[in-house]
Amino acid sequence: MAKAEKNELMEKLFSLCKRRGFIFQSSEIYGGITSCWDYGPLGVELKRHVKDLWWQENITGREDVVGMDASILMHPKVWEASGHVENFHDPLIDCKKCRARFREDKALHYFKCEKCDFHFRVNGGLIEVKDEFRTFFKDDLYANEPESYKKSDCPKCGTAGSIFLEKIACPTCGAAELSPARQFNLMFKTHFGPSEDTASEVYLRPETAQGIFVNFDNVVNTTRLKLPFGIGQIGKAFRNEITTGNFIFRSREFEQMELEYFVKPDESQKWHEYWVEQRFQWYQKLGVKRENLRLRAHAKEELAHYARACTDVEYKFPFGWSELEGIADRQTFDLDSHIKASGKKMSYFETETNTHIVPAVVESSAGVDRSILTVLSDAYWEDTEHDRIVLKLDPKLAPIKVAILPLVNKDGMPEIAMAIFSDVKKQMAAFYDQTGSIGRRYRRQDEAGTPFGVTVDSQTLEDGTVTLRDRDSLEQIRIPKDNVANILREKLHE
RNA sequence: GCGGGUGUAGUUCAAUGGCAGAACACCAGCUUCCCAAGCUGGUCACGGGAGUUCGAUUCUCCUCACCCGCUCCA
Repeated sequence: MAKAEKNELMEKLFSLCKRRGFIFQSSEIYGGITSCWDYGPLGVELKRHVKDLWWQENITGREDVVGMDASILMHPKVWEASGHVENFHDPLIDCKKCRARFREDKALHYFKCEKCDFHFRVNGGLIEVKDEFRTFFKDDLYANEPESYKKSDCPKCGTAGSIFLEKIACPTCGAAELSPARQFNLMFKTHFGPSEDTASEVYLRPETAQGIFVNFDNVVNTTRLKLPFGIGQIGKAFRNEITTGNFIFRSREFEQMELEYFVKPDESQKWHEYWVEQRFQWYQKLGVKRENLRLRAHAKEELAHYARACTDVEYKFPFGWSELEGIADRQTFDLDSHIKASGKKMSYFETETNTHIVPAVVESSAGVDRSILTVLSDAYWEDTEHDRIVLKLDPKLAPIKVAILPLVNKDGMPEIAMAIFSDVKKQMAAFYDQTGSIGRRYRRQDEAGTPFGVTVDSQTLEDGTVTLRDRDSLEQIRIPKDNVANILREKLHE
């Protein structure tokens, strides 16, 4: 697909979302605010269904997982222990020559020994040495940070602490004319209580996961869960991203669905594979087409230092393949950090061996808003044969399940349709519409993703049946008007 | 945050230094027996703020938002 077409599809989705009341820009009457979005009447229903399906699949539908709902504001020490205060920022550098902007550790770092002729370059974590020095670096071609080479011992002449950073240069144009690195902490700060001094600073959580880790002991002590077990949570998180965009794909306020699954440390790899598969299947249960989904395992140098493995679920968005969810084997890093920082035990007592162990954790971290964008993109269909736009949402996700329509506005049809509507709406989201021609009303519902239409016509007056229209196939069948709710309920559970 | 682009009705687009138009959508009525039909009537817009000017939607500046790229991630 050409780039212009991709952009066009995003624009069409954006327009449809606004036109039909799925998603609006936040604070629109004041000119809007960057990357904040409001879910309208149809959008909030869609979002609720996505979250409910996640909760059902991962919490209530399982014996080994419980849910919780932690507060957004937490003790500042949580974020010190988790590493977010120290690490959750991007030092960025601008190239004065070619105007490229990049992360400090992506710059070309030139190192040199101050005693001998040994020198090398670090390029994006990869050490590049001249052939004559190749022998001095054998298995160590990947490094964590260029910083780690400073003041290290020279591998050639052996002088202690003789390696120094000669210069850093732009990875794009190679020029060494760079601006100083600037720090951007990605956590939102606010003040706890009325006084705005430094002591009262707290953060809005940048992820929901920490609310689970700090409650590990509370949950273990109150639920009698046995390893392996999980704790899940859905909630808002906030990140002061440098760059936002692609509609609701990346915003500064967003909602996460996170599951922390605690396992015996030597079993984490097995459970990581298990959850990757589970989560990959889940998106397909939302009706997302298999060919638009893929898994991507992180390469070794991409991994955070504490993670043993991480696999992303990616979706083929109109703007390209992008991450929907990450499933990571975080080992015991999170619990260890909080045990160390808080001085509390937070272990699990294994009765078989009579020992306390700190479990490893496999984390599934999914974005609610990204899931919404995924199901909307995936469902968007221009039916050129019938000249209509259809959201082919899975009926489970559809904001409105059925539209109840009198074929024409006379002969008592509106009254019969209204009576059916009154009955059906007690059991599912239904919509009554008697305005305009029947075709126009069907098309309105097609754009809203409503899977079924029930129409009262003259035959209804004779034999008490109504037509049931299928959104995708346009097929119509006749069903008894007094049994509409039951038949629809069966169809929705198919 | 930096560079580029775009802002006119609910949507998609016109025009204009001097009363801002269309199509579709929406609302009311008529009509209509199955897929955006027709007729009549109606509601609704120059992103915001300064400046130039007798007069600015139009020109200038600032600002805000969206899109693309850098970057990052749920």
